[in-house]
Amino acid sequence: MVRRTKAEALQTRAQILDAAEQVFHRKGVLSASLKDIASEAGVTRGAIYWHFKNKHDVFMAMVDRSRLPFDSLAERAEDASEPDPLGRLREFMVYLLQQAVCDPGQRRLFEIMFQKCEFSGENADLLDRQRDACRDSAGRLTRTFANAIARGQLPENLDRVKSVTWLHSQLTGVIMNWLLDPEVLDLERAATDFVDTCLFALQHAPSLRTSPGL
Amino acid sequence: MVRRTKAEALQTRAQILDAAEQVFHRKGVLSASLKDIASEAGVTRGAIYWHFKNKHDVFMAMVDRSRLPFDSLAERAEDASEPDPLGRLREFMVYLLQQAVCDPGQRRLFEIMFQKCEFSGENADLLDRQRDACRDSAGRLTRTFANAIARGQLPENLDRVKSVTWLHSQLTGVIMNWLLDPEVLDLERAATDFVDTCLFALQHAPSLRTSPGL
DNA sequence: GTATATACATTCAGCAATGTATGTATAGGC
DNA sequence: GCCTATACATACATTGCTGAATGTATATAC
Repeated sequence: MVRRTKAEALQTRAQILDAAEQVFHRKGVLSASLKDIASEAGVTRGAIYWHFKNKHDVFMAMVDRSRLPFDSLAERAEDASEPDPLGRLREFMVYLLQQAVCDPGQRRLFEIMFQKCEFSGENADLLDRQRDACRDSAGRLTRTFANAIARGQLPENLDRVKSVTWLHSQLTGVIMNWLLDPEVLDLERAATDFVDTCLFALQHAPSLRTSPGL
Repeated sequence: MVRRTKAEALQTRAQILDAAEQVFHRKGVLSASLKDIASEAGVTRGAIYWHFKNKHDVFMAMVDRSRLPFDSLAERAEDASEPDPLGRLREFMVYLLQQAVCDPGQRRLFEIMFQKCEFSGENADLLDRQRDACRDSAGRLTRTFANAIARGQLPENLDRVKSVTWLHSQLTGVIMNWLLDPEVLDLERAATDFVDTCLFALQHAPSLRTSPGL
């Protein structure tokens, strides 16, 4: 009920973020009140206002906390010395999809961002950050593609912008669609087939080449 | 300021829905207040409460109003007597994507549903309806696929569930991704290539077949 | 050992939105 | 020409949340 040590304070902060994740997921970001989060975390609103500026600040902290373990895998794929960039890319995409299914925290995060969040008002800047993150990963994909082309794993005249956008859309689409209706398909099993279908199209579809006349 | 004729009342109702669409798009569904909508429509909250039960009722009416003109195109594609079901499907998909780009009202609708709406509390049933609509179109796609297979436009051993899900995911993913960052790609031009890439994969990718060993 | 900053809990004022109740003038049936 | 339901506008009471102010007990620096 009173002054805690620094370690305990950090734990309180983490508790608040955990509680926020639960409440945001249950009631939606805007519908959730700080009172909800406080009681879920077993503290009072005072504690939240001590650690954070307001609800938006809590939300941002929650989003920032989830810096995904994807980075390492993605980085290996875009390493120019990697002999099998397409293989790494495949690994990464399959891992991402399966993580969305198997890791409840990851899935909750996706559901919050896709279904429980209004990108307006204060949250509008979150859309900008999403866009930035999207461009980041698009950049990574572009570099990975360049390596794959250099190693003969993808055709020379692949239209980079079109292909990257297409692949990226596919990933987000699959996740979003599965979140909407998880019952119709066992995504964990289908993940590899989905990814392979995409890679197949990248390798062979004429509609993703530049100057399709060639 | 006073009693209107029935026709005028209907127009008032339409004005309210138009205003709601604008305000929802600008501020988000939950952040928008009935006061906002009323002043945008040039009426008072009293008028809104006359025509609708509450904000959720307004939102639902707005969603229902947008029964898309897609149906006719989609229906032709699933007609068993259609000699070129894949062609009709292609037409439909391209039309859908280009409509998202060119028709501002359609685009606004997509942006509201994808970015400006929290599916929680009262809106939770909207998620169910989305899921139903999703299964509807999946059913349509399945029938269209069956016709295409019967006409030799798609391989016999195509895995229906997997393919339908994959194609559907692709569509929503492309729209969602483009809405997030419209600048990176001219979707109106790229639409046909995207669709053709999908159809190519359906026709040739081994990872979408059943018993891939065959 | 004391002082002060820390880590919260508690209390309070204020607003903004909602829903309802009431007012009111006309359209349309008779 | 009257009456009543209609199509709103206006006024009001209630509610729930926020943010800040204040209270308080301890960890920790010195």
